[in-house]
Amino acid sequence: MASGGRPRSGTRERILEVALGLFAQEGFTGTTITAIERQVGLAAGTGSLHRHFKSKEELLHAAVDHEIGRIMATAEAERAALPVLDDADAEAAQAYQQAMRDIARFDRLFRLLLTEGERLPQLRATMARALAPMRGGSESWTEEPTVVVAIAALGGYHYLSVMQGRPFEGMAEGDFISALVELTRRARQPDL
Amino acid sequence: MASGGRPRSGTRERILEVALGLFAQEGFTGTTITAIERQVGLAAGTGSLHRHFKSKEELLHAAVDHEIGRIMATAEAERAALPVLDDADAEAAQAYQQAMRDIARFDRLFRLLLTEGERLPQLRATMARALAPMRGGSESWTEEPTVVVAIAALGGYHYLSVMQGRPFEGMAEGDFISALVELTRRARQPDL
DNA sequence: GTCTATATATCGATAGAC
DNA sequence: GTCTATCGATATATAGAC
Repeated sequence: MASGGRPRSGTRERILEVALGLFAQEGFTGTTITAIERQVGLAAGTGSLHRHFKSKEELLHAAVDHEIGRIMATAEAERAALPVLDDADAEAAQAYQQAMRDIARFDRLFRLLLTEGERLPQLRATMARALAPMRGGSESWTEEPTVVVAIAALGGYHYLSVMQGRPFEGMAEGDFISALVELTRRARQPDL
Repeated sequence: MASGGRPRSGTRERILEVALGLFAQEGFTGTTITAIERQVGLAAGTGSLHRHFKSKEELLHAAVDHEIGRIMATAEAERAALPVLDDADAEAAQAYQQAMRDIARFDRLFRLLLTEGERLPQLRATMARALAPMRGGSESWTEEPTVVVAIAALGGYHYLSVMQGRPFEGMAEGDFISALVELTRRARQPDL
């Protein structure tokens, strides 16, 4: 599905990467094709970009698809490389760290979703599907409400840190995860 | 500071309210003055709005200031009206609900911050100051890491719900708060 | 305080030379 | 595959009539 015989240049992928960054930061309307061309290295103000994408709208969807593919690939690879730990707390801390990385990876898409949600109706569902592996195997929250709360805490730490422009309440990520491990210990070991 | 003798009409305030809603939803650049005029009830496409604000940029800052004032006022009033409960769990649930309302109230400003952060350098600090009362009286997270985790969880529930377009993981807000109360019970009662 | 008309700038997109 | 030139649409903002 990737290369069906299109001439090589790399420009197309650079456009996709630059465009998503600008779309997430400045919004769709706030991003000018001129700015994308300039940052990619093409002559600014000319229609050079239109040789690769028919319209700005088509570029948006292509950039989103590209980002989703990039996220899924790296997340999957990272997850496969995780060691198996025998200590329960260490295992939980590792899982929380991995979930935090997953959430951070969705940052640009989440920003896009906030302002361009109507323009990207499928993005919501796709993101939910991609985030599913973060949960264990439970199908409903009623099985493990603690897992839901823990993921929410990690997401909140991330977004509130963005909001404050520094680690949330000055609490380093490692300290936050440690506190979360501590707080969920009993719920993770229902027998104690 | 409010009215220094400006002629009454109410139009100015309606503009501020409409503008902030559009800025948060469509972004600053994505919002046209024409759209604001139309939604306010002025003739669209004319410069009628410029009788109230010199420029779009000035309108943005005025709308943000107006929203902050509105949030602080309602939050303060709500907080003062809270009953004093003797049950510890009920007290915690009430505090969590109030914090959730505060977070939701900041939704529009948070969205603006994500896309227009550079344009609004003071907004970050102002929001942090306004959110301070959410915490109890503790000055550093080291005193009560559980409080920080709880607030993060509430924030995460809110933003992840926005992201999924429905209650996060299908878990109703009441159920989420109950789970959080349950999870933080021991930490809130260090003596047990 | 609102509307008409308009100035000025910029954006998205197309056609064609190289 | 990139650049030049340009069209058409739209945006912010101003000046003046009512």
